[in-house]
Amino acid sequence: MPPAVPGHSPADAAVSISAVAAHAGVSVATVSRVMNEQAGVRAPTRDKVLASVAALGYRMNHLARSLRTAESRMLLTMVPDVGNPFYAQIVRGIDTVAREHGYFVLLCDTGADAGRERSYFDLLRMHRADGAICLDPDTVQHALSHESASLPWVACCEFDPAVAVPYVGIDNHRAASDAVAHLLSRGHTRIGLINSDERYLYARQRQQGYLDTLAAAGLPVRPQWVHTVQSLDYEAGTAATLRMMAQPDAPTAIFAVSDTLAIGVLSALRQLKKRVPEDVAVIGFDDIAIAAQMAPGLTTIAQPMRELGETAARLLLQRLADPAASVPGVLLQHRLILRGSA
Amino acid sequence: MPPAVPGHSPADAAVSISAVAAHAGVSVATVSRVMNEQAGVRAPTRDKVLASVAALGYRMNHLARSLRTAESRMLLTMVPDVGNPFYAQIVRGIDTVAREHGYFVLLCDTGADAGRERSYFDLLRMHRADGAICLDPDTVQHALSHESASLPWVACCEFDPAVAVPYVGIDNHRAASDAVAHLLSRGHTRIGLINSDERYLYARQRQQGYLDTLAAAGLPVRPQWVHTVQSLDYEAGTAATLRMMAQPDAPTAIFAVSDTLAIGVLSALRQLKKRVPEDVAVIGFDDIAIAAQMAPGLTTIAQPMRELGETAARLLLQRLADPAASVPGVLLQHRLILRGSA
DNA sequence: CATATAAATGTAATCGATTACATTTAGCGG
DNA sequence: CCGCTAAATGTAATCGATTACATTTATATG
Repeated sequence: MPPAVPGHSPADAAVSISAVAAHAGVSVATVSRVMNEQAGVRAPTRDKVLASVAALGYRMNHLARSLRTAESRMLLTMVPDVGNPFYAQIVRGIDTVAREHGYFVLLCDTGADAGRERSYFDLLRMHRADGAICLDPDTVQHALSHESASLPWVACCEFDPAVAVPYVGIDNHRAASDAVAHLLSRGHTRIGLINSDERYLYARQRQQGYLDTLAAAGLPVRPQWVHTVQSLDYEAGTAATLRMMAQPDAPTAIFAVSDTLAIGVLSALRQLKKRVPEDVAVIGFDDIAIAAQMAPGLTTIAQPMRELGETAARLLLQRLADPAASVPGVLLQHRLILRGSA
Repeated sequence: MPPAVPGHSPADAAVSISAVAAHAGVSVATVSRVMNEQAGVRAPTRDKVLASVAALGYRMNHLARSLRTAESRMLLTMVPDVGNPFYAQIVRGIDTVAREHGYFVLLCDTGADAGRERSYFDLLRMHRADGAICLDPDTVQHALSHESASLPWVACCEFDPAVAVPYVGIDNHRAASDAVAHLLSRGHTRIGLINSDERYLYARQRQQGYLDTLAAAGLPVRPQWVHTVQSLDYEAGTAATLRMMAQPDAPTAIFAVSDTLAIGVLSALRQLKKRVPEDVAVIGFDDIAIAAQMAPGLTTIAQPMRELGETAARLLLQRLADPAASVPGVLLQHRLILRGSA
């Protein structure tokens, strides 16, 4: 192992704007103007400054700038679980748009915990971020909405219509309805639902879609067909399925509100030696990349993940540009993806 | 949709330390002392200040503090791909330790691109982050090492031993060797390798482990058994397998350097109607959560992902606390996880 | 070439905190 | 109640940028 402790390179001696000004023989104002590409600096002067910047390896201290301009060029993104591929894709979308507009993304994993979320919201108040995108359960958002009403943030996927905040999401009720309708069209009449935590708006909306569609078809809903889990782990899906299938009058089709749960369902069914889709059909939600890799391929409702993130970022940027503008809510299209599992 | 544009709550009128001082009838210094919980403020004074803080809804502006103290309490984490569950777990580990020490994590997706990585390193120079953890290919690190030698950062998983930077990782050579040895012990003699991008240290080390172990067993290595892919997508694994199996003298076992690739391998084998592990055994690397959900379960080399992240964060914190301290390199243990695929 | 005018550059206040140092106040013994 | 020391509090410089306003310099015009 090389012991080397390299000598400090010139780059790290924090060079300030005044050092550059001195080196170039101009005032700090001129350097600032050059750095911000403002008009009104003669070419020779500009060149002198740029030469000094290069010579000294000057990097602007954004803290100082932010303090003065009161903007940090950071966008806070609060996610219940960074490990979930669904959120990861959305974050990608956010990141793309943010970078395009010269913003950095501060990604925070809240674990859907209101306390942590509150502490992150403080980043906004402290001007360490200019705006925020919140993907946490609408119930958590609601709890924080009073104290955060005037802060620049937008909701993504989850939103409380009662909170006047711009949002982007999908029509969960219809999406769930589409999923159930597909199962119905394949002749299933006993359809199970594996739903996540009811703190989530999507969970409630999808459940309603499921219920309404079944009712519209004149089909009864057995309470033992509806199982709620507390996490989106594969294991949670497996456990719920095992419980559901152990009961009499077990369903012949299962709709899971997340692909991760649906994958757990597949595992459980395999354990139970049930064939998919012959014995039990399975349909998931999200269309994360792994869904296509399962055997059989997972039939699912695709959400436009990247686009959800991109839209959220754009909404936020819009709001930052014009805080007084009206608050739009946008719903994106979902799509039923047919694969082998249903 | 309620039209409400809520009246600005008192909370958002940026209250400064001087406003608090005025309200409490003390000086800014005293307020600062109270905020920082320094000794030497009498209880009645402290209470007065705290009352004013509460009354005005004061939140410290960390930009100003950072400017003065030259620390931002942010840790930059650069990952080639946030969407990869392997990295997601590591990030979790980093986040845990960072939060424990009052730091926030600024997570950046570099796409393993040196240009982007450079622009993120600028965050360090601009004091927007106090330190960085880099998970990018060692080749990228190497390219940046000169200009960043004196910056406070540590390497995680990937590291260039020639760069004097603290690092944490595993013994990739031995891990690969263990994987191949296991295949050997099952009687396989024709073993394929699906390796990722050679920009990655782990790719080169695991390949060497593979080669050395085969050589030690006196087995020949056919070039057509070694395939390199440019991404860690499932699809990349599938494509490589299809190519590999189409050739004469196809392997009876495949070692993929990432679980995501291995899952792609499984898909390909299914397409080819090969049974796993009877016709072709498969072994992956990382032990991401989905590995256990496959059918058959994916045999793999487990990396202590959380621990890698936690260690990296601790190393960085250590370095920040004592910049002059020696630079340790730590290797964590891997583990062979036996499941159905091999 | 003088002068009006526009363009370039400089000066200094400012953002909101921290902190060295100065000053005031409290506590205590005599 | 005085004076001394120690503790509490205040004053003002500072971090590194931006920017309104002042000043200097260049260009154009008669």
